[in-house]
Amino acid sequence: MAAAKQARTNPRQLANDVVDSLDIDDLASSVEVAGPGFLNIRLRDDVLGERIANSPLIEKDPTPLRVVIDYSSPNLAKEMHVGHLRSTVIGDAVSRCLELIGHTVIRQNHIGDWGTAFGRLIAYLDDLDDPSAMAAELADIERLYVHASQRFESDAAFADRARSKVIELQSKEPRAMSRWEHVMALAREHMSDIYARLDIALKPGDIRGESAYNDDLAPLIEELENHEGLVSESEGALCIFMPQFKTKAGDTQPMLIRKSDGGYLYHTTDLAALKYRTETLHADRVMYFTDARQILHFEMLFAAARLGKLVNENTSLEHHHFGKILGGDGKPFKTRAGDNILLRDLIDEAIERSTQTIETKNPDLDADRRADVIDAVAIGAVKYADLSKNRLHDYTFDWDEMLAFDGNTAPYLQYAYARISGIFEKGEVNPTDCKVPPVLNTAVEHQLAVHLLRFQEVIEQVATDAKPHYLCAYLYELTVRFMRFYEQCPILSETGSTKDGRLTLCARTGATLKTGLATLGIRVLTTM
RNA sequence: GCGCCUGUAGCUCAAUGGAUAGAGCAUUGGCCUUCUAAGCCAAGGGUUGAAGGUUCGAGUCCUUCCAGGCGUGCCA
Repeated sequence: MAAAKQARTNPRQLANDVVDSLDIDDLASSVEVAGPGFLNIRLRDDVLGERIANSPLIEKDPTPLRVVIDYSSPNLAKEMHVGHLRSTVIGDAVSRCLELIGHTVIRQNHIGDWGTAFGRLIAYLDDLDDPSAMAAELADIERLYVHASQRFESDAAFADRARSKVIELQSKEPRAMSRWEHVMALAREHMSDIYARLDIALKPGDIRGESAYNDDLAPLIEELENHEGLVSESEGALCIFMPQFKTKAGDTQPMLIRKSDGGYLYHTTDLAALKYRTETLHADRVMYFTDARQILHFEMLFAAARLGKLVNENTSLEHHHFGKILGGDGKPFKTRAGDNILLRDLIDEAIERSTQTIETKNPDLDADRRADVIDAVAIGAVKYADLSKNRLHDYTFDWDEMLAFDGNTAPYLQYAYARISGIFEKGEVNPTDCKVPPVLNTAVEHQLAVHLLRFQEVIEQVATDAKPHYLCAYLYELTVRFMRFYEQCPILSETGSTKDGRLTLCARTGATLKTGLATLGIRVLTTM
């Protein structure tokens, strides 16, 4: 119908012409025109069956790209909280998806490890004479942050010392740097622990924080100033004015790259990072996962980077933003006191709730498998709840919903996988040995087979649009179709090619579920 | 003020300009001597915030309005 629009002809007539000239008897058992001009092609069962048995799950992209993915990137002056969850989980899933189809993914954890907040932490530690008091503060970075912030608000002399610590850091004063290293080691340890618990693929080697670009900022400003008319001074600050960004009065809105006091801003650091990603990492595509409040920042960043020739013309610069996580009241998800919910507390609660559910639903579970099941269900539920929604919208965080075993949830998909595993265990069959094409003589088998073969296109769609919920919707629909098949079609009690073919369907479904969930960063279970 | 985003079933969410706007939860009613009932099947539930417009075709694109959120020069 899109073709008909281009050709300005009647879509139904064009569809009829296509059917008449089509010769695909070797693939399709019937082709017919429906509605305003749809082509309904029914694939031959023998063709479907052959592909289920023998085609690869995923074919790699013939033109692999170097993709830099900037995600998670927490500010480490304080502990990771629920505000970091979406970037971390969504960026991780998209990274795995791009790797799955053969792209070279370079993860960049652009952590906040520099700036005013660290001046406060260091000044606070300096004020503590007692080594044991200092050790106690360092054992809990969140507490250190809260204490330092409170002091900063209430004590003007302290605030001045905190500001001077920032200057000391910038000039690499050894004592301040040593304290900073100390705090960062602690913060990185905390971050790694959260990633491990959430099963996030980010590793220490992926960290390249704001501080990594410190020495690049002054030369970068010089480089930009060499572009005629790009950089100008206004009210003591260095700015880039771009006519497409207007203020209320119709003036051009500036992008500040150096403050009037000589300090740099996140615009500057991000420009330096883009230069690094182009020149050193040789990125074909740069993807950012941050919340929607930064839309304007990235529009300016990309426009300025192009004007300043910091990136290649054909480098794709993409800001993939997302909405907020809301509590049940429609307001941002916070504690009752109004504080950010820490990720370690969120994970603890997920484990607690998962434990309760598993104990009720399956009290007979083997003790040695129990902890593993509880963990996979808890973490899978939290991640899937986020990934299964269109990231552009806000979403409501609901424990009961995400941990339910029915509906579009991780536990439902994990349960399907456990059922499949049960078949192979009971039948004493190795799924990788299943090569007999299924016959597909029932409607549910045909529908399962058709859906199985769409995995590739869904993965490609996620890689293009950076929207993991397409994959979730696909896997959920796959599971629904499998469950129908499972209810209606006996497997192990059958014999011959019917049994073997149905085992092939189970094997392919299991492999698709396992790979699909792994792409989302979620584990499958052989027993639940 | 200006800019961006959002508004779909009682609730939580889908719908990539296409067919009768779909799922789950909740509600009601079925299905376990048979591979995990943590499951499956069925029923009811809609003026897609409002009004115009473009199109063979609009939840989707355009205009205006309503409601909410976010951003809008020295934080990130």
